[in-house]
Amino acid sequence: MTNIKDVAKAAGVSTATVSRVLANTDVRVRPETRERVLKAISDLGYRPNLVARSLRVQKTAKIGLVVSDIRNPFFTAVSRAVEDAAYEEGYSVLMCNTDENPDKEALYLNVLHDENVAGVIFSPTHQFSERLNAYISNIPFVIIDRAVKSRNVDMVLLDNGPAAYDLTIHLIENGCRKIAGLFGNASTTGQERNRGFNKALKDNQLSPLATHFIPPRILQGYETALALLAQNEKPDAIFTSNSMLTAGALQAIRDAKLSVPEDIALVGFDETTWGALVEPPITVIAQPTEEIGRTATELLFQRIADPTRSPKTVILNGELHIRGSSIRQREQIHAN
Amino acid sequence: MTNIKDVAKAAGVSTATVSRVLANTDVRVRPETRERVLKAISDLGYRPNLVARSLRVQKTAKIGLVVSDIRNPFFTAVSRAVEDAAYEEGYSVLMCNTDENPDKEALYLNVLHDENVAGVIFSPTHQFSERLNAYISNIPFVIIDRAVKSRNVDMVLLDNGPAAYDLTIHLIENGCRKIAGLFGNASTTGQERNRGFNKALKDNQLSPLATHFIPPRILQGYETALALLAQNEKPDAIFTSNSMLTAGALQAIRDAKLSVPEDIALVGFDETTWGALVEPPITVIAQPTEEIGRTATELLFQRIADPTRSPKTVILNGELHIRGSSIRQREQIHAN
DNA sequence: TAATATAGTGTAAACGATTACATCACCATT
DNA sequence: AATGGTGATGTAATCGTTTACACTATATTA
Repeated sequence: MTNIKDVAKAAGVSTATVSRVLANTDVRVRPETRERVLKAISDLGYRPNLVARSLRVQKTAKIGLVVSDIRNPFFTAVSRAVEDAAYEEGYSVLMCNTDENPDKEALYLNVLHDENVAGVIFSPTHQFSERLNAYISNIPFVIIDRAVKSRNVDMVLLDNGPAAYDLTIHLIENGCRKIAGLFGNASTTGQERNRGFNKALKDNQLSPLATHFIPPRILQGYETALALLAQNEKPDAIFTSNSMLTAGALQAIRDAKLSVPEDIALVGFDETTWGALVEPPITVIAQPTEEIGRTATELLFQRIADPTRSPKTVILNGELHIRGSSIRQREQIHAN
Repeated sequence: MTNIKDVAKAAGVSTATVSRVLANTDVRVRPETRERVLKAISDLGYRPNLVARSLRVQKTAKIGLVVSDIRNPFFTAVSRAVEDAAYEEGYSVLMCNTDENPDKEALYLNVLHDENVAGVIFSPTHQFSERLNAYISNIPFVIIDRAVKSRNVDMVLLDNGPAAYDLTIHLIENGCRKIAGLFGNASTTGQERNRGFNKALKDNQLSPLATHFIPPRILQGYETALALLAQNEKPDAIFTSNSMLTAGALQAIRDAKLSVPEDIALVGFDETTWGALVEPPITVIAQPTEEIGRTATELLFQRIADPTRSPKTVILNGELHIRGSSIRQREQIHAN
């Protein structure tokens, strides 16, 4: 591969001059020298070696994106937004899936550190939240989706409590009284949404028919919902805290030959391709995934530029998208 | 940050010895020296700088993954498989979304080259297929999903023609005669699936009611399907070549107040979360995404290990998952 | 005219690892 | 006792950049 020395030789200048032309800053190079260098570069098809540059300047144009599973539609969408925002600034994105496993989280964070990434966008398990401080000092961080205890780090979060509250109130207003909740057990998000859920019920002199904290996977949602529906006292609504659980619950309702929303209402979090396509379409809290990803990336770049700037927490609002899965006719309400 | 010199000093040895301990190969170090070095490493919390190592050994433990859009469920699933397989070998994955844009493809390929990635897994647009040869010489490549002309590169593909053939035959066997096809216009995949589609029709003395090559996006699928359904001669089935188009078509059918499969059957490619959840569930060709990702990654590692080994093309089989969206009762068939 | 500023360029030292080669001590062989 | 082999370690070059500093030639100023 051709390197900067080859270019320097071809242009009859020193490597320093080539580098100065490359840098394209305000350092002055005589226009005619610059021309010669540029010609040599294009003649030789020279492209600077980014690894060498990174070593010298002690930073890379890469950021790490650490999430539990890219296949969760929420993270899919956020990833794409992060990649777009990073791309615009000339940064690349290293993708890391942790499967909610704290050891894998630690391992990836170490690798990213060793790779000298400029920063990390991270959605940690609640277990990891404790250990986080050890890492924050090393690398610029932005936490997304899941709050951590440390006040010492940038975060981009959803208004989980109020959103869950609104979603639950919506169910109550539609006549649901026996509401079961399915919450992810790996994140703080599940806990916060659970609190909003409980508060809404309490404010209406209700209490949850059942509350389950389970792994955020379709299968677990399915099995848990199926068990709920087999009980003597069946719920008249299921509230889910993420789209994997929603999908599982929906499948369970189908398999139990119940109909939505007549027999049972179903609501959840996160807009997905299928949420509007199923019959009836699902009422959800839509998260602004694009904005979350973009904001996180911008915050990260700000922190990279100024590591001492005081940390910010940006809280974005979920949007209640009311659809058929929760709209019960008056007769149905009275029938309860 | 502590570096190898600090460790050497702390252990009272040279950097060479530290490096030898780190390498952990068969190079012999006196056990008691090794102990001293390991102690120094752990005392100082030393972690080797991967950028420096990469520069010296002239290779990195990173691979690039270049796809059109990670939000396409097929690529989401493949990405995850690639990341898993890479992780097992200690490699990281750089994620690149090209939006079917050849310029963005070229740009990313250049960046990956400059980053000195060990290899690239790439799903190119058909436009790019021509330019590819310029890159193949530089970096180990594995092409996925979309065939390229060059016989000089590893590929992991689906048996698109036969799969589309089977899917079409299935429609015909279920009494469909006026079949319209929606195909992605960015990939060779769309073309190959179109050929299988046409052949199946021809073998049954039929011809397509309509054939559209359109951008692989939900909106385009929706609009095109809506137009089809507004025509005088309506199709009795829509065949789609990817899940974005399937979703769009389904929405269009819903909005046209037609019912599946009675008024119109719908089939497509790719298993998705929603495919089995909608009513009726959708008949699809399921691609073995996990196997595609894993095979591609393994092929890539083989090529990295031996750049001269002769290229392989692995063709995996799609699986026809028959569901309600294409099963018409006998009466319906006769009614046609 | 001498002193000084400035623009343009080159020299060489980093960055933090790996590794070819040299060195040294020790032991076995003749 | 001389020779050679071997095991353990150190020295220093190297990977391909960037950049502090030095240098030269020319322009500016007093």
